[in-house]
Amino acid sequence: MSKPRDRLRIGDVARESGVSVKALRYYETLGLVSPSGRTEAGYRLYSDDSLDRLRFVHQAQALGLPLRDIGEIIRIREGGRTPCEHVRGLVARQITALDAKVEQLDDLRRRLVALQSSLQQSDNGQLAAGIICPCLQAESEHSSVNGQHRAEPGLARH
Amino acid sequence: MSKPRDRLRIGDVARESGVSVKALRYYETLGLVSPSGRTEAGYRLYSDDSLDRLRFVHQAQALGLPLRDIGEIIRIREGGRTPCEHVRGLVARQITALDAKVEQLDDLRRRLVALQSSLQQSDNGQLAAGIICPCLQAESEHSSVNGQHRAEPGLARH
DNA sequence: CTTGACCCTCCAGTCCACTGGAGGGTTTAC
DNA sequence: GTAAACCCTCCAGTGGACTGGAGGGTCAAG
Repeated sequence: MSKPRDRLRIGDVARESGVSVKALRYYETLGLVSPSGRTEAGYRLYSDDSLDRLRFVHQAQALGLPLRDIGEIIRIREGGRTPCEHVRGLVARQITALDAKVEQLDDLRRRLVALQSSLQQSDNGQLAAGIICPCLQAESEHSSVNGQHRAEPGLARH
Repeated sequence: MSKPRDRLRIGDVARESGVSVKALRYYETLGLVSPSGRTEAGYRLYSDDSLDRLRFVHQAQALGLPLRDIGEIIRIREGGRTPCEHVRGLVARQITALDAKVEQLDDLRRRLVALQSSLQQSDNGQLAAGIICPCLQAESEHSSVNGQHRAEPGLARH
């Protein structure tokens, strides 16, 4: 086995994990990774465990889990239980959420493409007062763009 | 034609457009919709044009355009030009961005589904020290979840 | 003449995952 | 002994589209 180094400083951990020093301190406030101790001067000291932990955080993050949820998993584990059950739930919900998002995006894409092809023809037409863009607004009166899209306009919300 | 009402108050506009009073004032700061005047007491007064304008904003928003871009379109139009050319560019870029996002989400989904099916079997296994979740971490050693996903963990960023 | 609905401005907070900077102290290499 | 590199805490800001609330003024009905 590789000799387990102890007493790593925050900069070492940052370099090795690819997580910034700032982010490491931020993670600490969220209870994701804590230093195993401090020097007399107050410098954080980490062990290799922290690197494992960060790897875990990164994996979970790559699955789209928010830090909040990752923290939850860690807290469960630290309570001595296996978080697998919890993780199953999170993953299932994540997939559902993803499906909804993809559907919305596809929908949006379809409308945009329709709009795009209509933009080819409908050129700078009538500049009637109250009309902002003839192209965009010609659409709304008969076809694709209009309708029940009240919810989730930009989709990137919350 | 329907009699064009004038002197609508912000609450009326809110009710009719479905946009909150707060949001209306916010839109005003962005230069999207301005009242046509004010009462002596300082109350905003809107005309039906504002409702048309809000409808436009909403349509554009439903296409996923940020308020910033919508404002840009409006400003072009108010400069007396047709914003169609500009809109074509925005729409094209929007579609490209959408494609990238959908691809990312699909990718994520694939990994989650793979994880999910493996979660069925791998049950609360070994509780070795340093392991947070056997399920999530068993993955990383041989297959799907690991690797180059540094960029765009949550994908909902910026 | 009071109650309540409405309006005003201005400041702050929300979510998320950070980053930037000020204003210090510490450690290491030369 | 000093300069550079490193560390600390704390506060503020980012983007996007708002929302909430304080602390006021105004208007119509009863």
